[in-house]
Amino acid sequence: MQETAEPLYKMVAQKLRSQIASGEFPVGTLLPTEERLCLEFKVSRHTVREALRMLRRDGLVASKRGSGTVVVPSNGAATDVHHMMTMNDLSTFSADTQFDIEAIEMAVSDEQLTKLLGWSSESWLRVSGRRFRRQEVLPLSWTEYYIHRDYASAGRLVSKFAGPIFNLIEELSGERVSRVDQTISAVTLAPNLVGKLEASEGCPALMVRRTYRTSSDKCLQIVVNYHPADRFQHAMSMSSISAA
Amino acid sequence: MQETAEPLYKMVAQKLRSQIASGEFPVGTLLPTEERLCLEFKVSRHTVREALRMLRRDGLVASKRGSGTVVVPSNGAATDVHHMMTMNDLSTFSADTQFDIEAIEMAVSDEQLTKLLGWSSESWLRVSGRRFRRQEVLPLSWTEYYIHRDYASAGRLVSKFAGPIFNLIEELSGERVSRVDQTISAVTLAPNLVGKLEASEGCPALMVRRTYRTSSDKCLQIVVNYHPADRFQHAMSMSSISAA
DNA sequence: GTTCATTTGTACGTATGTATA
DNA sequence: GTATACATACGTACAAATGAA
Repeated sequence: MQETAEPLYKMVAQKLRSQIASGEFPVGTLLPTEERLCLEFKVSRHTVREALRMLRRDGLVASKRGSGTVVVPSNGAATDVHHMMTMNDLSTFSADTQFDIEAIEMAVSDEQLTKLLGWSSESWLRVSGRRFRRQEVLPLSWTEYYIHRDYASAGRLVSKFAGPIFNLIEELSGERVSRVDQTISAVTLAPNLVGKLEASEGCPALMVRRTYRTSSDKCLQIVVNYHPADRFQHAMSMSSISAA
Repeated sequence: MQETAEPLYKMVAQKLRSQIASGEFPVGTLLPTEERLCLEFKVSRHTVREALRMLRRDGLVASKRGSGTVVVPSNGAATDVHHMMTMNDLSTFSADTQFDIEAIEMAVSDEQLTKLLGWSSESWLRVSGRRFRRQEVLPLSWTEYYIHRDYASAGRLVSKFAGPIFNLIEELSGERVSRVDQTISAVTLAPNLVGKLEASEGCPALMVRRTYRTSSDKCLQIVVNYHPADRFQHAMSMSSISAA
């Protein structure tokens, strides 16, 4: 059950990501060839290609046979792409990031809160803080968890738990989350978050709100994320599954 | 310029696809193991895995270390998870709204366009305009369709067609869209759009970009939407209908 | 226009790690 | 604990597209 090291190809991908972000590989230029990367990272070509595959999926680079792999201009310079298709992806996302708690408190249900949560309820345990992608300096988001009072005990364990909090709640309560509803909207980053996120004033941001419900429609948890625009982008795929 | 034979792994993927469709591998059952598939198709494991990777990306199967590769339900109940959104949802969106064309023109692939589309390609037919929710005054979005030159004829018919344009392209070309990739990011509304959308200056906006691909990965169309923050929000649900 | 070196794509083989049953 | 099955990772070779000589 121990934390094993990340796979090699992910480490290579992460290194390349940061090199691209830092401008070491400027937009429009070619990455080193695969063979060159093999030498630099001392890994096989298979591993390099697996890493490049990730970068391609995230829209950071584009490869072309015969010519090379070019660093693609990302719209809005979003360096982090959140691929979301299934609830499992929520877990992998949590696993890839780190949550630094800034406050844990009971939130009384005032007007503003009701408006935010779209949910008129007694009281919630609010766990708020910043989420970081591993080894990156700038926070990915300001995140507020609102945990239903019946499961507030889970909130106290958050810091000791890797993975999504709703899994923790499931384990403690025995209830299962059967539906997650998500809304995404654009907002101007609130002034009090500008500093915490090291963003610029008036910066646009993605607000992602998710509610977690049991099959009996009880709302266990609501999560609100504020992502500065240049650091995050939400991606998903839809397929029409006809084999014909 | 002749059509060369498709790569082995794509042929394997196609074969598996049709076997799944025909019910030879019913939903919920396990596919043969990778080793078994190697023997049956007489290819290396590398090739089998590449094929399975395609099927996974298309949402046809899900693999799990130690247990196997299961055929996932295309639509309804899932043993684990399922897609929260189907491509039909895109249609209902189009049906509920109205598109006022402002310009139709060929767009040469300059730097800015490449940046926007993340896709370096010859030339696209751009159909741009405003989208309104029925009987509402303020536009819902500024929308730009980029239609691959091979299907540019569809663009001329846009005004006469109700429903999503990719359906029109499908009808005219006979090709089927099998995958739609969507990214959502926050931006500041571009100055030249402020007026068109009757929005306020510096207004945050949701940028929603979708690419439409055939099963052979050809990109038919790219759509970019700019939604002023206060007029649009993206919503979706995920449900896990797992027994136990 | 042709040739040629470069670079990614495809495909093979093999071995070991790790989660699952 | 053992066997199974996918994940990761090493190696090699050739094909196909590109771009420059």
